[in-house]
Amino acid sequence: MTLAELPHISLSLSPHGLDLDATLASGQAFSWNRTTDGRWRGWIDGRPCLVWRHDEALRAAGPELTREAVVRYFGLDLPMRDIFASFPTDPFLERAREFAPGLRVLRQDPWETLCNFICSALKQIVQIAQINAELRRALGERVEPPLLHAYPTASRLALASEAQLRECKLGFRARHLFVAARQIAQGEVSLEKIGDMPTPEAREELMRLQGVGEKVANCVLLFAYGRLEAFPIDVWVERVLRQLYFKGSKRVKLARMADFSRDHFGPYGGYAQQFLFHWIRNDPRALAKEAKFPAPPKPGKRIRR
DNA sequence: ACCCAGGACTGAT
DNA sequence: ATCAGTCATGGG
Repeated sequence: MTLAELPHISLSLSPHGLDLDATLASGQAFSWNRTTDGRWRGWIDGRPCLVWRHDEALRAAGPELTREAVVRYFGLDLPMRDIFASFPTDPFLERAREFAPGLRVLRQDPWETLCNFICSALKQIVQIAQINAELRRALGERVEPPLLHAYPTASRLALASEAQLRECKLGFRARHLFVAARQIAQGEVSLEKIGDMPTPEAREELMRLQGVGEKVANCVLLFAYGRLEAFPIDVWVERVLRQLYFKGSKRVKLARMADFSRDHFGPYGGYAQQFLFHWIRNDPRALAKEAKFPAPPKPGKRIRR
């Protein structure tokens, strides 16, 4: 029995669509693989599944996979029209959206997302995916029938040795992941409770975990908890902000860029961030010197509160 | 050989 | 509060 032989779920997509290739390979999820026939093999809420586009619908197949889980994972319940309407007039963001209109922000499992981004420090996206696969293979529970490895639980990682984690190509991140797993396994931090907290408190709570700073916390808030206001600033987004939005200004602090991003991009800023991130990494013309943009937005003065 | 990667932590100011 | 040094590993 293969995933493709299971009965599939079919969901009609809004006119805004869904670009699986852009979405599943845009550095927010790390356990999806593109099959030779253009479908995607991966996991939704800890269950293996296969997803693909069929005309104007999204199809998904997997044991115990529900419509609700797929809708929630891909954010098909989100008011995309309102989200896009909330964006500022911004030639860079408009260009980024034109580059991949169907790019979407996912709502993934908090634990795996937390681990992925603890492992993301100074790693390229392909390497984060490699680490994810290594951890599954070495420590993950086998799932039948597709004969795959689930992502290891917190208690399983806490039970492993740090040396075992290092064998998964984690490098200096092995200690971070090991300690964080123990913190979760022992209930020092509850990923369930974080889901009920206001975003600022949730961020503080996540940052109590080893290996979780502001950036990783924002990634988990955005890509797992659906906090669309969370605005992760990694080296790529920092590059966009410096070269396009703070053009000409030298020595701009990270904190000021974070303040600007919150004020400029608004309550769904994290969504804007993902468009910018994907654009800047994949469109060679994005940061080209000859690229011309009309009326670039100005950062303006720092807003005090 | 050299630089970079979806950074966080530590210790010195 | 801010800032440089340091932390493994693989790809280009």
